[in-house]
Amino acid sequence: MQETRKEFDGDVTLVVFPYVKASRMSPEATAQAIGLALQEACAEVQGFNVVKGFLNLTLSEATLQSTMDAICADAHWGITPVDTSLPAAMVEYSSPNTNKPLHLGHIRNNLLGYSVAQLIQATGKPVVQVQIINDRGVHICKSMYAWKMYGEGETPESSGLKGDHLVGKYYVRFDQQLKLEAEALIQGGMEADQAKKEAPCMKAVQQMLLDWEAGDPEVMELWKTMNAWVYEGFNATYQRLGVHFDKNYYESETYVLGKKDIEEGLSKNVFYRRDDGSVWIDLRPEGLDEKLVLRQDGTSVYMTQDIGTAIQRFADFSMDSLTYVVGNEQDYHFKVLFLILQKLGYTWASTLSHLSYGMVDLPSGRMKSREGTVVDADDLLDVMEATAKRLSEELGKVEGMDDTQRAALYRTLGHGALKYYILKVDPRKRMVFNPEESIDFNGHTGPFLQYTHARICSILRKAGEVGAWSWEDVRLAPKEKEVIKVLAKFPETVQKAADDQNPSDVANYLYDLAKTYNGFYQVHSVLNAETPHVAAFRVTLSRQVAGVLQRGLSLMGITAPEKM
RNA sequence: GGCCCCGUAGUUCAACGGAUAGAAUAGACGUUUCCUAAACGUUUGAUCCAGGUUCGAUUCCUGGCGGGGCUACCA
Repeated sequence: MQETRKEFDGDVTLVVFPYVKASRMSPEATAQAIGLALQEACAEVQGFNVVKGFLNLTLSEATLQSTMDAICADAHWGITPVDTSLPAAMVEYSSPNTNKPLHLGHIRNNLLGYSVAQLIQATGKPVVQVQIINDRGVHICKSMYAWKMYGEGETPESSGLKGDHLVGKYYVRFDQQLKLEAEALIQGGMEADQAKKEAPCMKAVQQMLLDWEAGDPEVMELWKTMNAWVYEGFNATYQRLGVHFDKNYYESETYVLGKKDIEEGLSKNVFYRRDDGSVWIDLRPEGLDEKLVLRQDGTSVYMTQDIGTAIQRFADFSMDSLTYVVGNEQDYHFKVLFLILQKLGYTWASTLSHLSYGMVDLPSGRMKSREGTVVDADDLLDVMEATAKRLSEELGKVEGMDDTQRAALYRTLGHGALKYYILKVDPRKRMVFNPEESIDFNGHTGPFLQYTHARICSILRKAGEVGAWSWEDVRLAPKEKEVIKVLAKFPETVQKAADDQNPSDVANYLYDLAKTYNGFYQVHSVLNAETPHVAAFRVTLSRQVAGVLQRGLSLMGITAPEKM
């Protein structure tokens, strides 16, 4: 069964080719026979037509009426209230390093993670949103070192820079210094790779990392200060994006986890120890490679931590699934991680999933920090808001609004455009982002959906209290039937999107809904309908569309404005 | 080298193995004494190549070609 395509008559279509063998008749005859039988047996089926092997069924008006009744009877059509007695689903996303600000890649990650969390919640399951913050390691030491050497005590307050941007500035500063020092060594005849390791600034950073691990008070102090700046900056951006986390995990706390699990795995013969003391797992029988899980000096690698952290999380929360929203360059890592946890015997290992999303590329290719082509998250949001401002003013949409309302609208529209632009694409595919011309406010865009919502709100305001109506007063026009049919699909769309962890299903559905509604709006007047009863019905229908748009957009973290 | 993704109008995206491959944008043309024209309508334009499986392939399989990623006792 599938929807009948627009160019044919009917509501649902059955493809009869698969039954031709059994019926021993031609496709047409088979379709005829099934159609007749269905018309006899089902009250819902009013009529049918056959085109080649396709049986197009027409539903009775009563069927559409009861569908509409069901939609109206449910104030949250499509959204299941959360049942807190169920085990939760954990979604991990964002997970930034603390050495530089968030960029466009993080935005895709955040929007996907947040949206998937909302989708799962909309199916009635509690959700725990978490991030793991990579707050330790060489990267942050580089920023710390450069700040110490060249910062002259600069702070977010003294510089007016957002904390994460300030720390990022010194990360870049370090890179410049390293290049300089390495260059000097290369001039002296050293290999490039070697030179980078031997550069004095890099040596200093390595020492700093050791000092950090030893708990050196001065280093710890600097580390805490600079990370605090970064968190302040991150939180500002998160707030702008509308995302939030129920719990933060910090690598500085989790990096010790996992070692004991490795020991345990050794005793179970899941892992083996090489002569040099390092610990490995052999995944060649599974078609993968041998993978290191503990260095010969006993320190952990990423895999070690991830093993330990996963185990910790299932101990921390009552939950029955864990989704990692991480870019597809880590496909191999997660394949290995999940396999290891399975081999360690954790029954929940089968509930782990990796939402592996594609890179966001620029027209020129991948973003490269070396070439300064990284699109900064805060800058991008600024640009979106500015664009919304310019367009709104040009179109004269903000007259009668005060400054606060205007600012709120620009944020709503600018962010809506960006979020929709990113979420309408299948997460698994890589996408191209063109800073100059990508984000539009016309056509298949967030603002288009927001506009449709605002226009309905305007009708609802003017309609005020509407009178009663009943089906005896209303005959459904084709455009109205189409709207009802699209509304009816919302719950299954949400469910499928949640199951597939794919917000683009909802994005594309909402576009279909808005498009269909606008087609109705164009040819039928709501407020000036033929009779007051029909007007009341159309107001009701419009209100349902606005409700689904609002709820659907909120699943993507997009606000539906009442005026624009 | 090995492994994993991806190739659809000029561009950005759609299409449980099903009908004449949909949108948007860009281009051309039209719609406003009428609920918001950020809208609606008409129009030009595409499945990388070669085989195979199937009643039927953009979709599944094989081989090319092209792009990206992973392949560190890095994260």
